[in-house]
Amino acid sequence: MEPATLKDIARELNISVSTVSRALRDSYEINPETKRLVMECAARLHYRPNPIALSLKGSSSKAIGVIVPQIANYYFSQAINGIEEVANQRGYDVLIFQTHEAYDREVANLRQAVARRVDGLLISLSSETNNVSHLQELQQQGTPIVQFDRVSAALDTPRVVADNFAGAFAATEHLLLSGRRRIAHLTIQPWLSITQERLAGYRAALEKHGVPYDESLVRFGTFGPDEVGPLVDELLALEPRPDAFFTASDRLAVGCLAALRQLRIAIPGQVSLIGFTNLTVADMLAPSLSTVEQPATEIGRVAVGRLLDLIEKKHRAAPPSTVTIPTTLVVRESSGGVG
Amino acid sequence: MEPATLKDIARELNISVSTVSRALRDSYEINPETKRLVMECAARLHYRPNPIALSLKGSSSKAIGVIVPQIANYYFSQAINGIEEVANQRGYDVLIFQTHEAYDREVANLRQAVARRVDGLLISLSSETNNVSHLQELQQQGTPIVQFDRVSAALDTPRVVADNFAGAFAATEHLLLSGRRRIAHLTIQPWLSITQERLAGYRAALEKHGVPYDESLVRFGTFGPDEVGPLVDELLALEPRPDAFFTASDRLAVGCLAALRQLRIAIPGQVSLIGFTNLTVADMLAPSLSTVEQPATEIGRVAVGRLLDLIEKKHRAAPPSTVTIPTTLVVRESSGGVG
DNA sequence: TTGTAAGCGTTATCAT
DNA sequence: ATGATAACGCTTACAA
Repeated sequence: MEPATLKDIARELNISVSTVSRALRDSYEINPETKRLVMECAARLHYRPNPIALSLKGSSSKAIGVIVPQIANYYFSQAINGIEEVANQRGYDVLIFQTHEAYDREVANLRQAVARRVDGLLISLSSETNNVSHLQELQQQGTPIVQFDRVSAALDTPRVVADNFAGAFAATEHLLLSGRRRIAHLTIQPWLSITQERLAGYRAALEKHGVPYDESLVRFGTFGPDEVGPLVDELLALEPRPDAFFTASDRLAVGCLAALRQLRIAIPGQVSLIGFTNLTVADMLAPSLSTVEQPATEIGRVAVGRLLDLIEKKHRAAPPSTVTIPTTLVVRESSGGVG
Repeated sequence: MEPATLKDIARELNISVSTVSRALRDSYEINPETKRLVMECAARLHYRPNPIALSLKGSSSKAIGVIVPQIANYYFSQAINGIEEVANQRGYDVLIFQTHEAYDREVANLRQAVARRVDGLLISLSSETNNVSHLQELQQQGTPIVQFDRVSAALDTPRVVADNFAGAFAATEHLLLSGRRRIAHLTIQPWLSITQERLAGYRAALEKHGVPYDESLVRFGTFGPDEVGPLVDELLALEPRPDAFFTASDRLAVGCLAALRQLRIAIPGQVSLIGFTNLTVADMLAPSLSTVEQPATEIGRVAVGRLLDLIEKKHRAAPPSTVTIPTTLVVRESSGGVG
């Protein structure tokens, strides 16, 4: 049951390959009867155009590339889930590449994607990337690109991101409204777009409520599993001591919660904790952790939708715009236990 | 910076394309000087063979297909991580497909993979799949296949799996040795290989310690987020009541833990809990959850290694064998808190 | 309305 | 030792 080719159909019907080819797409200037015959035969033989031949020919590969820092990460695996769903629905295959947060791998991945003749590229930048010339070059060659999550202003493409500002604002304001005043913010690399937006939301909420910004409460970094504990200890040693933590990732939330547990500090009795985390993760940590839920799957769906529109030239004139997907603040304080 | 082709090199050096082609692979019967020139030029132009042309030609696509039930799942995303790592290292690209646990999608994914002319296939069966004729057919066409995690005995391929029996045995024995006697086992679909192996390990441990097998303590199913709670309640209503839970997945462990928390049942004070879970997940749930850690990344690495060996005919004569990767029992009872 | 032929990048088979 | 040519499956001028 080898896949049937145009040639097979042609042989079967005693007509030429090109006639078959045209019968399958053009409709004008081809005998309706021939067309019917071809269609019928194609169906009977389960004909599917060979995407590889198509790619070689140069028209379209019906494949898109997706470059993410890590697959084994709730956020990205959910995003890929959304991407895959929509892409397959629209007849595209998905090639996935991981940068492992390394610029060199990002460049190598890009080469792979180009070699595979992807019709378009979806990318969330590695944390090491501060130069996007490799992407600009690809773009100038005419490959549509859409950025999501970790985006660069230096690269002029559509962007699909979570509403990090609003999410951080809501989280911070919630903490302020429940009486917290010393809100520590544990976050990731300061040059990332998402970091900056979250920090801005945090500061805006503080400002609105007349609480001065204290930079000693804000810590940036790539913290390993064993580094969060000491960091939390350090922050708790400050005078006056923080009465809440607002963390920027799953890992930071988990580390922070573990450290607080170890110190037997009750949440939310003595200290509050809100993280930018996935709801699944938050569920696991419930009831101690409130969360700013990031709609990763939806971001994936929207991003790939825009990319495919671009590929199919549906919005040729539309300028690169940024789509912001709302985040949701999910508050859980059902228990006073340490968790 | 369009990718250079053989033709570009040929033009540059004023020689024929076929000479260039041979210079790049054969070594015999070609002028060393020409060869040097070609090599040098290829390097200078950053020549990379076009995998698409290669695929069309029919030799090899340098791509493998990976079919898994879900990407957004700690276990599979880790496995993919390992797969990607090794595959890329050995010069292969990875095409990922999700079945969403549906047989029809599995068949469709297979077609996609075939259309893309993958050199080989790595698959973890969907829970709906009980007929593997689609895979047998592909295999008979000469495509190497390796199964991992959820495998079928009806499909004669190498298999790479976690040592589910030993893991379940160790977990159950640990519970028995700490005095538990009524160990409930919450698990997934009964026809899956992994389910059966775990159940066998559970039963073997009971038998070794002279505890009769009570089938009312074992529950199979695809439990939704809201179904685990009632199930735990139901089990706890049994007489005599279970004094431990042994669960077969992340989700079951989380659901079970949540239910126990809600009932304010201390772990491990009154009830013990061990799950077949990912260590990352277990960390989040610490200190309440002990875990049988599944080496997902390693399984991925080993599985893809075997597949690539098969593709590259390294072990043509070696019979399809099953590789079992050890699991690790990680016991955590650091606290008596409900968690 | 349909057929012929070239071309996408590569390799294998024949020449030379 | 090297070059021309066909072939992989498909599209698309260009002929007929």
